[in-house]
Amino acid sequence: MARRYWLMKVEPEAYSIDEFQRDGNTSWEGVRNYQARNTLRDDFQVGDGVLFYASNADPTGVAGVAEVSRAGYPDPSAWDRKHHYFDPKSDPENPTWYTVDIKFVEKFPGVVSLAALKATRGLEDMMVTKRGMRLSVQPVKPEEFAIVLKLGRSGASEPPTAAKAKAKKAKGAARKPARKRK
DNA sequence: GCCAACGTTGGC
DNA sequence: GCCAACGTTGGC
Repeated sequence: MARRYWLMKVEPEAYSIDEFQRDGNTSWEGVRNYQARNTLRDDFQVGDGVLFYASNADPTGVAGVAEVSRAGYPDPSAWDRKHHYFDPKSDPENPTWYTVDIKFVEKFPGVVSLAALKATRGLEDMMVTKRGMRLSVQPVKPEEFAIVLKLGRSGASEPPTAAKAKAKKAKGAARKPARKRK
């Protein structure tokens, strides 16, 4: 199977690219959506490329690149009573939820913003650019991955503005993370 | 099996 | 913070 490509969303408040860079490798726990679960369980293969997408961010967009380091396996957080994503309905004999591990590859010099994705030729069909698209794990075409990679590395992207970052911080704490609560 | 109510996502 | 677009739940 040829290498495939994915986009994974996370709110920076829940898990930022900087934390990811420090960790080097992380378990992508907490996905509780069936469609995303199917993708994690059935389609992710070691070595697949991942666009690390920051949602509800400043700016929102692709912050860097990761690589799948472990294919789908049952998400242990579903059975951890104390965990934010504990799911009493998930049977250990027949796991409901799956996770994967990904390793850090690179952080772009600036975020490739959603606006930039929407404005770039060749990315018109990317799921993330569609209105109302909430799926947190999305397939990406190889050519789309290549374009985003080029954009990200070129630095033709947007650094956060201090003012917006400040405003974001003020209200940020109340928001529920998309995954990974400390 | 329908569908209204409810909860969540996520751009703006 | 707003609110539209989704997904899930549960009464019937």
